[in-house]
Amino acid sequence: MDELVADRDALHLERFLPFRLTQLANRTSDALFGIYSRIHELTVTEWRILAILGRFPDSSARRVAERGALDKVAVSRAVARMLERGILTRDMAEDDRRRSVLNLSDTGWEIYAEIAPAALAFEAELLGGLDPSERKALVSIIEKLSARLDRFDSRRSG
Amino acid sequence: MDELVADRDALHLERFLPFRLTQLANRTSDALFGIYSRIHELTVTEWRILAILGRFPDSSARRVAERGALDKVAVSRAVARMLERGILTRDMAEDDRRRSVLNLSDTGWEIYAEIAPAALAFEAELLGGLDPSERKALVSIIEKLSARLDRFDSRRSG
DNA sequence: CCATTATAGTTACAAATGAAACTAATTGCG
DNA sequence: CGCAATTAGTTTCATTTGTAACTATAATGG
Repeated sequence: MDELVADRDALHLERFLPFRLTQLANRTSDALFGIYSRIHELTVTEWRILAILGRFPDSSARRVAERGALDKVAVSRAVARMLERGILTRDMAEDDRRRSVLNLSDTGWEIYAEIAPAALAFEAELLGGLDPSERKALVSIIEKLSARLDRFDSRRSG
Repeated sequence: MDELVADRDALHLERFLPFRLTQLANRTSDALFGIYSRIHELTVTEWRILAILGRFPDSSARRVAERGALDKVAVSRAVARMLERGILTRDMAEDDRRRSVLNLSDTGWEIYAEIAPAALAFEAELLGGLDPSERKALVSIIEKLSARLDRFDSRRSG
């Protein structure tokens, strides 16, 4: 072992929360990506768009971007690919002809029907190692950390 | 509100653990990045290399990549930039002339001395919203989820 | 030993990404 | 109304990133 000190206050990347969170999130995303990319060749952005439109039909691209924490350019490009592949349909809103009205096509719904349960099963499997109190704690902790980040961000910008 | 159902078993991206983890990790990373990029113009990769070499001097590029969960190409490129900027020094190992021996230069140590405490302060601030039992739970939960992912990965590849 | 194979790190090329400029439609206000 | 400012979405171009090929050195084993 070439670890030099056991000082709890030193910067130890392995134990450093931002690093651990990034690692955990990346590994989780990769595992999930393995599930939905294998069969249907979706990117992460495409998967999110699918998930959002499965739950919120008639969303505009902007709304999809907001809900999926996606960049509008990324959404634009992914939507274009998905339209080509026949996964989505697009109309323009009657009351505002700039705004798109996106929906899953029949093919899109088929893919959704296959992938959504697989994604939920993966989540359940991941959570399978936690007991109910830990699951509650996890959600609560995530929310508290997010709230801290809200404060942090608004201090920076406001 | 255009949420259609309140069905707990439906795929709801906002509540879906992989999505939440990614969001939390991204926001945390961005906030941290704001701290160390503002003054010293470091990328995420460069910051990790700095942190690793601050704790483990004389590491090879390979070792840095392993410890930082970084791609070896990314490390190669970041090290090149950091050498140019005079943040790092590089020697070749006596016993294996392929292997590099990386260290922080005096300038590198100065940057480290400034950034490491700021990073730890940020972590402390983030954790400031959690009580001690929640902090313990968080670490424990992260480790349990990681262990689940180990199982998942080995099932896929093995 | 010599020939194969493996490892450390770099380079080259293609694909993905991001920022800014752009088009088209809508809103707000004098 | 009519003109500036805003918004939705797309496109362009430069940068970043990822994969694969490459160079140089070291380890293996016949």
